Amino acid sequence: MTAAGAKPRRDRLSEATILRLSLLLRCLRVLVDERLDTVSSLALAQRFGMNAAQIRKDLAHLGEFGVRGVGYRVADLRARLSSILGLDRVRVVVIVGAGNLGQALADSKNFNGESFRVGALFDVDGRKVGGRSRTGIPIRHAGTLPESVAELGAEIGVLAVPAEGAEEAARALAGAGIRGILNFAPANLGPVPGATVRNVDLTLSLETLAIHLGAGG
Amino acid sequence: MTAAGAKPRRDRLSEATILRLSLLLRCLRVLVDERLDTVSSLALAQRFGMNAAQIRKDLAHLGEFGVRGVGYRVADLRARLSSILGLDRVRVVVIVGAGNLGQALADSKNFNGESFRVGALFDVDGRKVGGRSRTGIPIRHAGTLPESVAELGAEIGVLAVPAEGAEEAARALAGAGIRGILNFAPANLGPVPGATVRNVDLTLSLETLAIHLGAGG
DNA sequence: TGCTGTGAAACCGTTCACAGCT
DNA sequence: AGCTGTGAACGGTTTCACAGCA
Repeated sequence: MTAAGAKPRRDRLSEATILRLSLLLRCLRVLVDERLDTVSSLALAQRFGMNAAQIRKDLAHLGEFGVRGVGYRVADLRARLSSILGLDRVRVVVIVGAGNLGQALADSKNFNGESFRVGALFDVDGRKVGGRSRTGIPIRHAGTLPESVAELGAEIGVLAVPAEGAEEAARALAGAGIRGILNFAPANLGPVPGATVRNVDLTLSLETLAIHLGAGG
Repeated sequence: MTAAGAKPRRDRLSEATILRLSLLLRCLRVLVDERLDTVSSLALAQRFGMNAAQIRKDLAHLGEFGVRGVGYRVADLRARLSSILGLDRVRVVVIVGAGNLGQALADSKNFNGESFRVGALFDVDGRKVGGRSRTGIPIRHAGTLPESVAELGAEIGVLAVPAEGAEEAARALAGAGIRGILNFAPANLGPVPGATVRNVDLTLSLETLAIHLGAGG
């Protein structure tokens, strides 16, 4: 099953394409909720502010999904896309850093939706360890990462620690078997062996936004 | 002074360039702290995992900053870049949504550093209004946005509300005079008249990260 | 007819390579 | 000699335009 039997490979997708496909999936969920049966690339584009040709090109990377002269079957496309992108099941997330941000993320709907569930928080502060977040996510000691990750079946790690501790925490996550890391610390962590790192740099986001506003008042 | 007298225009910068320049500024701050006097594009590139030619190209958009045969004067470049990018002063930020995430952001170092300061939180929940965050940021009623923004001199707004309320809150911010919005709600807000919107979509970040991991286990 | 899927064209950003200062 | 600033080459992504199928 792992061989080259199936046609479309999920690699080779550019970062931009992945982002748009993920966004497309969100739009499809809306349309499914509306009980819409079929939709054309043009209709999708107009409604959600996208580009019709680009939608078709993006989908073309993964196979053929549409019906010429008709469009796409909403429910079918949604299901197939979810499956191909690996978003049709729940992945367990662990969060390192049980500060305000870490706990807020742990309790947030964003991190506990259709595809994700927060399994535990981790910290080195003994006063926090053993406690729980507002919604009941347990806070464990960071030293227990290896066992906890295995026990929970966690696949994704979130870094919500100060910049100074980010590098070390990232390596701890990778060492515990985590292969995808979402980093909220404003630190340029070098490549982490064995893991993909995605940075969500709040300071940087604010700065680039400010730059757009211009130097004036 | 606002006319075309000066040479470099701060427009025309691509998103990618703005991001790298902002990152470069962060690196320069580190070097300033280290009392380093001059640095070459190559040295910068090697130390921080960038590309030397790209650093030069990025800077070229804004003018000439270096000394041939020598490199860049660290302190000078930092000061001039800060000034051109408009990051040499403190901007006041307001946060709409005083839930866990909003309060965590309000108290975070990321939002209260060299260039930014959180002026107030806003919510429609009467039980929260009148209170303060852990570090003392006051929570006001969302209805007071226009006066508050003017009073605080706020320039940037942060959306930390549920997806359903995002569109309305964005328009309220724009209506109150805010021209830059950082949106944390997982919603595709259409263009907001008068304001630039930058999305920090946590759900999307998680999903794209998961996609990278592959559909398998 | 209407819409998908797709080669070709246009566009943009990155990388290369070197001329020009110091 | 050394490093910046930059025109030119390169590669990738987006957009266009249409052939092909329901």
